[in-house]
Amino acid sequence: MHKNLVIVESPAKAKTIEKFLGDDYKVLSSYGHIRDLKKKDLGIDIENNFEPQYEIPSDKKKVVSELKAEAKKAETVWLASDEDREGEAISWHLYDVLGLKPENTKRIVFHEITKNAIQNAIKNPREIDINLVNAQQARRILDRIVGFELSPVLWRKIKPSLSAGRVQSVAVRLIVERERDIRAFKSKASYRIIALFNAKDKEGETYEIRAELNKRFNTKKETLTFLDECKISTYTIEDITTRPSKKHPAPPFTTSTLQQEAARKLSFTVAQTMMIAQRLYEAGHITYMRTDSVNLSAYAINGCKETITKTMGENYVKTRQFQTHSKGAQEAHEAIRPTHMNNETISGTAQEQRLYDLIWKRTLASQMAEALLEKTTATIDVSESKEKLVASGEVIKFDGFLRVYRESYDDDQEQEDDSRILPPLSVGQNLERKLITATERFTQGPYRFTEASLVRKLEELGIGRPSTYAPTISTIQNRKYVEKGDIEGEERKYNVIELKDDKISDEIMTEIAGRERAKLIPTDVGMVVNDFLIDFFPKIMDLNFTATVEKEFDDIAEGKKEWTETLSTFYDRFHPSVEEALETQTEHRVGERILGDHPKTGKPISVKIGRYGPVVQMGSSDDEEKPRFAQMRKGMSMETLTLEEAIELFKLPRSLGDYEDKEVKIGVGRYGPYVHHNSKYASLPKKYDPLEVTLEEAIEVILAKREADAKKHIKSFDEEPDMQVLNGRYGPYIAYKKKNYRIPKDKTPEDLSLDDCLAIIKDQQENRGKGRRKKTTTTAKKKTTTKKKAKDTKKK
DNA sequence: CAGTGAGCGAGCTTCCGCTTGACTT
Repeated sequence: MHKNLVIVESPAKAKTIEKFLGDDYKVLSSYGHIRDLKKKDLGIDIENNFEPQYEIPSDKKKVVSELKAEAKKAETVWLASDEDREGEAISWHLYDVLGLKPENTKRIVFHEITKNAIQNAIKNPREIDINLVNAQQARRILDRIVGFELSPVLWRKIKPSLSAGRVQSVAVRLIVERERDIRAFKSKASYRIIALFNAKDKEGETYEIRAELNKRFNTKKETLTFLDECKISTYTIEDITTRPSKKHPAPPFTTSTLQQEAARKLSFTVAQTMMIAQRLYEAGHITYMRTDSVNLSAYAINGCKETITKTMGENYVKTRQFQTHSKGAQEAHEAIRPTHMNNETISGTAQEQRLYDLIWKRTLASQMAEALLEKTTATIDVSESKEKLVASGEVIKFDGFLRVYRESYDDDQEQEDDSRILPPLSVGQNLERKLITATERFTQGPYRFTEASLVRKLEELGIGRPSTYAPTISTIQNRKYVEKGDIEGEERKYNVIELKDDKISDEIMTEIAGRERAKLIPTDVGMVVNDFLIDFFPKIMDLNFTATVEKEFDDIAEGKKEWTETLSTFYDRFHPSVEEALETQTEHRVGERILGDHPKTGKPISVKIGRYGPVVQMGSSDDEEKPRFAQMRKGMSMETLTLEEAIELFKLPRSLGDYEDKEVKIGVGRYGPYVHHNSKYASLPKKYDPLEVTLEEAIEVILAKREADAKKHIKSFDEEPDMQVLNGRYGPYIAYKKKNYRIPKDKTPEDLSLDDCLAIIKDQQENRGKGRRKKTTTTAKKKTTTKKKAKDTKKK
């Protein structure tokens, strides 16, 4: 029998550790927390000094009973959860729930999963740090109070099922405020001057040189004056300066930086990155993927050193330990790195391989020498102007870590000029003017957040933890506070003026400005909820709220403060604001905007958040005539909706008159404009304007739909009315009990018997799960690999 | 993927951080 039971948090970790410890030790996993506040109700007895009411969640009952049984059999139980606030609490809950005894329970911690580290930990056990546990309890209870008191206020005041919390509400705030900054941004135009010259070197070889004016002109007049001067100028190299510079490698990955780089380099969502990383971790390829530390173990650094020396030579090695700067970091784990650096590649899916490759290269690069660069700047005199042109170039003298890894930035296009190489030039050399272009450019407003850049911001503010970044982003999207989408951008005209030979040409060009992909955009509900929360709960919504309470939790952990005391102080200030928010009666609903009166009927028109989201209302509920409601169209927003737009919305649905004694109506629904007749709907083709379409045209649409419906029906069976063979947009299919099944290619739909259909259905039901999943991953693979190739070549 | 376009009611919704599967798309 095992003398010792070791409990860790993760089963993958348990497996590895068991190998190091030998037969006397059994290692099991708690799968994270085993106990939490009651699921229903508040789960805290506030009257009784914030006494938490814990329970074991149903999905943890099995783990707990197994752990209990094994603990009973063991002589010594080793609690080896992570050395941070949550880990300490897990140990404490285990101690309590499993009914452990102080004399045969030991608390141990280790930061790296190596035989040495673990044997060392076993030699140096300690006791559970109750202060740290209390800090966790305070954190947990505060979050529950905030979430479970704020959310019901939103249900009452705005809309059911909404939620608010310390982390998610601030995340939404960041997105809402960014959106408003963008809407308020006014871009300024200026002229950017680029000049192309021919220069000859000593051998008489001709090179092209690209130079830029060291300032921009704010007006067209100034620009034209300059170009006129250029026309009659000679160009001489006035000065050349060369200055060396260094580039340093980025630290190894944490959860947040991995999510950012995987988004930029591999186009993964944060959830995808975490899923793939989890698989790599479980397969033993990488260390733990939820970490805030940039620390590498001596083993890892040594592994890097060996690999670099072997493949590139010793001059590429420069080992270093990075410092973790991020706010609130707890550093229970190492950075995310390959378990063994000598595995340059691994087996697995294409996505797994690509993420591994990224981690391997980043880790290796972090222990490599700086890149040495030389930046050359040549100043060009323009004889008839006081302005100077500047040509700059950068040469890599020693590539160092750049040989392996280059970090990406969100605004890559800004860096275009850097890697240009200047030909050999000398002071006093004359240059031959080829082309000077003045392009009207516009200042760029702030960018919307991507999932990854939001994670970066949250981490910067110390809000959320590695294990919650991805779930938080899902939550705010599930609540419909935020949507991920593309911004189409707008056409913009800009002026291009060229000086070639002795002619100045002037041209107006168009471009698409402000196009953005996969960005987080706040919804109307998100904005209304955000404004409401800021109004009534400014402290909770303060970007520094988390950082402030974290300090309190630190004090508790250090034994400087009583945890219930901290909670009590917080609650005494927080709870009255909840009461106040509930009691405040407003004339209008939260977020409601009164747009004005309808010019003909005089009825008031307003927009507000209704039971099912934003809704436009005409007329008031205490009026004799019932108010009418309308949904906003795609692209409209509550904040910017005008009275005119709202009036348009009420022009539909409109009646066109009767056909076959039934009314024909035109409306706009979730899927666009439709014709409604005899309780049937038909989509209105794009060529018709719903406000202009005539009865005759609508009848055509109805008849076309009837014909399609007639063709749709291929076969049905008297003995089984649920079974139908139908013709759909994508060819014939079988419809059975609300589900659809495709017909194998070798079968003729018209000849199918009921038994044939049942057989097809049975076959597809069996294959469904596996078959489909496989199919989606393979297509995803193809897509991502081609993209990767494109990016890689670009980099070289 | 396979066809949509509504809303009475009664009762429910909700937090953050630890961890994985077991479920469908």
